[in-house]
Amino acid sequence: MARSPSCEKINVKRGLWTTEEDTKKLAFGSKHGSGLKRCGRSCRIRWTNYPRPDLKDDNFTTQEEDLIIKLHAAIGSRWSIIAQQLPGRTDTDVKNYWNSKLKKKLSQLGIDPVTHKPFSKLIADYGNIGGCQKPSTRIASINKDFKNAMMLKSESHQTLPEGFITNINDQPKPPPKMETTGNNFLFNRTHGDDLSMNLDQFQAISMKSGASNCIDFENEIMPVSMFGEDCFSKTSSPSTPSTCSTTAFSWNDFLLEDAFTPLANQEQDLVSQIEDLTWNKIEVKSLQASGSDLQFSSASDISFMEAMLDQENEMFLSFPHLMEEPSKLN
DNA sequence: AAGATTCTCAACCGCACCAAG
DNA sequence: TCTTGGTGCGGTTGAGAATCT
Repeated sequence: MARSPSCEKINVKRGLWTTEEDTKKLAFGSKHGSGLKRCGRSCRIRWTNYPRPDLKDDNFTTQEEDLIIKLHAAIGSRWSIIAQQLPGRTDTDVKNYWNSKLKKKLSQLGIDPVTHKPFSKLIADYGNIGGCQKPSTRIASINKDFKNAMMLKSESHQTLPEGFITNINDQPKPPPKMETTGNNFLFNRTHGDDLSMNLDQFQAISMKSGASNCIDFENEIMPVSMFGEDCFSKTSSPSTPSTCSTTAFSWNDFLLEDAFTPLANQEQDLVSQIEDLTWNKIEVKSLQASGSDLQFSSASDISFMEAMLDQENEMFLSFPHLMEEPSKLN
């Protein structure tokens, strides 16, 4: 795939734009970047963002914070889409604010900013996925954040939330009624307080973002279309669609009870590579299963064993030396 | 006061996608 | 169908400012 020419490494200036530079840019336009010691892309980005009198210059409000968190929980780090829901904010603004403030804020509350779940729940979940664990770095990271959160808790005497929190400015909330993970569309619902958007908005954003149009209902992933409008209204009490339990793909079906057994270092490295392949393949399968054009029936329709066999074949193609005797690996 | 650390902003990188030739 | 150039986007990184010790 063709790539745009990289920025000039020589004489490219970083740092804030000066009034003089902006004047030059405005005078010459993006076509005539010469005279400015700036990368071409830099000029373009600056050109598209300046002047923007509609852009806000003040701090993010608590309402904006809440919306960012909710949308991030729903569609992930699709900053441009999130920024569209926040008048006067650019995707860069939102991204920076998330990385510098909100991630820390959530971590301090004991919430994993990636999955929007409590660290304690994540650790418990990882412990249950015996053969399908992500590389240990992720677990270590969660453990570390969890410990930090506990330290902060003991220092400040704060109460860690019991369940998923969508509004970090609110008091701790009861356990979740809806939540999802990974690339599926996340949607959380707590008693009497959920995303401040209706079904149309929810679906519009999900389709626009490319996220699969699914909801995880207490670990049961299902299409949004299965839910009625009352599931999305702000004031309604939590509702449990009667069809939920009959047509769901559940990760619980794939959870193992075996404890993970540590291996020697070299074996562990190999296992890590295999696990990476395994995990990636399972994620692909999950995405395929949660695609909006794919009919859901039951977990049995998605053969986990088939997926495992497929990936095993792929793994041996990628790592032919695994077919050799174990002694040769040393 | 000065050095170290943290925070904030936005430029940059790399990738994917698309349209035109 | 392939190549090329342009654009959009998310993640990373660096520079300067602010704060801390």
